[in-house]
Amino acid sequence: MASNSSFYKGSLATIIFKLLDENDKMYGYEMTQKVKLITEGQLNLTEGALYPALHKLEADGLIISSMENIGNRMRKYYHITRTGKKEMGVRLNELQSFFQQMQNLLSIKIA
Amino acid sequence: MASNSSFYKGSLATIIFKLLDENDKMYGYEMTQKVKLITEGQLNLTEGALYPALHKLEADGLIISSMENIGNRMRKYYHITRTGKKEMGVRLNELQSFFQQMQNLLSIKIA
DNA sequence: TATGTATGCATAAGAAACTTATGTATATTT
DNA sequence: AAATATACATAAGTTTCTTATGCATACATA
Repeated sequence: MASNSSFYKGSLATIIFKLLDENDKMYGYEMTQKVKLITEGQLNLTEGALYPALHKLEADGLIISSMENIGNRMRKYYHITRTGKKEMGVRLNELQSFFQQMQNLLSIKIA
Repeated sequence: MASNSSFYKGSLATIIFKLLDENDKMYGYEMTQKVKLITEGQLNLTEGALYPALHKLEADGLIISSMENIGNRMRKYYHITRTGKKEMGVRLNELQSFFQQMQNLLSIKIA
């Protein structure tokens, strides 16, 4: 993630989980575009950050991939596993309480 | 910061700014205890993270220090500078919009 | 009384996550 | 034809954090 803000450690994985949980299957490049769209260009999920993260999550069994041939191009689709969904729940709770604590410390009002 | 959560990059500095803005003067160890208190032990501001951060902020002219002798012990009090207050404003805005974007991405409800 | 815990500073080695740069290749737009 | 978009990937370097360690005083407790 670039764009004046690096991610809170661990939140990149959480975002990947969430995207895959909502979309059933997605490929890397698609994720970068989706994040750009949702955040109106404010968060820039770089490929240099994303691909290694995807590889690690797959190595840990939290997501799996399958190749699909689109036209003459190759796409590597990712899917979240059952273990991944469990992990997502944990991560979301952690992030939520982290944000809550930051709000306590900084008196930031969100939403 | 330990305790199952590392900070979002830059938020440690922002917390320091906020503490110094609210308390006029504080020393390092006091900050670690204050954060522990406010977050009910959930965020652990480690000295290994704090002291280097304080030194960097002082080198950048965003905070200044003054030594005080308490009993037989030495305390290094920090104060926020005018430049530091300006920087704090910028950082708080950045964090706020970052949290907003994370909420959009993760559908987390805060507060 | 000595032993551990709390207070208070500091640095350093290593790990983790990210940025930036680069590389390859096809497809589409200008 | 050339530039941009799509789509993957890796690697060097930076930043930031964790964990470990060190020094020193104060206080509590066994």
